[in-house]
Amino acid sequence: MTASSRPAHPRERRTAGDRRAQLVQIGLELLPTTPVQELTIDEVARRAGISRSLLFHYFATKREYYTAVTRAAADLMWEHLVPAPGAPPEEQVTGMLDRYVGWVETFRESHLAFVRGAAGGDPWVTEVYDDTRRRLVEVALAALELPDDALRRQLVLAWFAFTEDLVGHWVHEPTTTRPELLDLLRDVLRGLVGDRPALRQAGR
Amino acid sequence: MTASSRPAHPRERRTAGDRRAQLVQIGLELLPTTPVQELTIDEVARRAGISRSLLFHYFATKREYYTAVTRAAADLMWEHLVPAPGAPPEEQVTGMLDRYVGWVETFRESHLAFVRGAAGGDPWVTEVYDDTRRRLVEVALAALELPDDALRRQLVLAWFAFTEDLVGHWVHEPTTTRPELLDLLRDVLRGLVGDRPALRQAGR
DNA sequence: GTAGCTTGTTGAGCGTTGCTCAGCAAGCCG
DNA sequence: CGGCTTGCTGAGCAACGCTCAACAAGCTAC
Repeated sequence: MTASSRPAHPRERRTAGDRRAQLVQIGLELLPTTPVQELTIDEVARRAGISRSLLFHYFATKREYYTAVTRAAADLMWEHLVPAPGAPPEEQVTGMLDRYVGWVETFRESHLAFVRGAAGGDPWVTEVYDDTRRRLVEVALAALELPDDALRRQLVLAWFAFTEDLVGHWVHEPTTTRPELLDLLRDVLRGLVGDRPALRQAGR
Repeated sequence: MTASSRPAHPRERRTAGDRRAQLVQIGLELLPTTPVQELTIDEVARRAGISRSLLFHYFATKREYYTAVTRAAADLMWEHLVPAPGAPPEEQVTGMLDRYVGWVETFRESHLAFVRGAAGGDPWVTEVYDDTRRRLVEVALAALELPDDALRRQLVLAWFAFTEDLVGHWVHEPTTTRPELLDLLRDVLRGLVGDRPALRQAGR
């Protein structure tokens, strides 16, 4: 055991919780530049200053790791969007919409990358994001004081896909003012779940 | 060169065109069960009865291969959807919509897998599908006899995202009749690009 | 202090997969 | 027959996900 046999970087020992949090945090930082599933264990371990093996000690498989990262990203967005429970219903929806556009404006590519990655092949990642969307739709329907039957849920989910796509394009090429965009989104939602004849017919 | 040294399967020699087509075809057959990017060279080569090396002779990289497969899938859908040029404008749009829903009904999971894979991380795959969507929007705007300014293109693209999401859910849980679904989709499109105040304001 | 336990941590190594390269072999022309 | 093109292969490398046996840092018990 000579001095030269010791590792150059003295190993930093952390509690399990700290280490896990650090690894997830590194994943979050890498998200904007790399699709979740393409994160390499090597890269993450290198950034954390640990060996590959240790990462597998905390996350049994690579999938388990990047699912955790995805969940963390989804939770960040959720906490940013979800309205204060006390606010008036009208304001809850417009507030969520406003904050959503703000979120996309702030993160731009990284948000798009996140949504894309979430939509991509992997079912585990997809599920995490779908779950977040479902919860957002629930909140929206509750705020609108509408019953959430199957049809309305489908419509609001589809409206959310519409919103994601439109806002995603809008931040790169603003074809209208921000308030007009918000009005348009809200109007479309209103038209869909509010006073649409097809909906009343189908509410059998 | 004894007889035993010769390959068990006498190698089948094809023209470059044939071989390429065969490999793409195998990719198409695997698409429903596997996200494009997760196709393995081994698997494809095995099914084609050739060596891995040969696949790299036709497609320099794996990405080049699955991009070709994606392009082929997108072309199939495009050819199924694109309306006859002679048809009356109104019918062109409703026909496309009808055929789109039919397409999703027919392929269900495999179509969803395709869209998902296309939306997923890989920019090359994304681009192929985005390109198809853009062309569909162009055709739709032309059929509606509307100018295709930037705003309208964004709106129709977003409407297409709406449609994909709604139809995707609808085939799994039909919350309304097929004609009602078609009417709803067409009405939403009309409402978006036709007589919307926000649009007239923004048509500066 | 030291024996022993827990647990954070590592290095060596295995299997798969994307990719390279030198060269074989089948047809064709001179 | 020699030489050319070109479809095709096998050996092998590097990267990556993942396993496993073992080390070592800190704690408690005596």
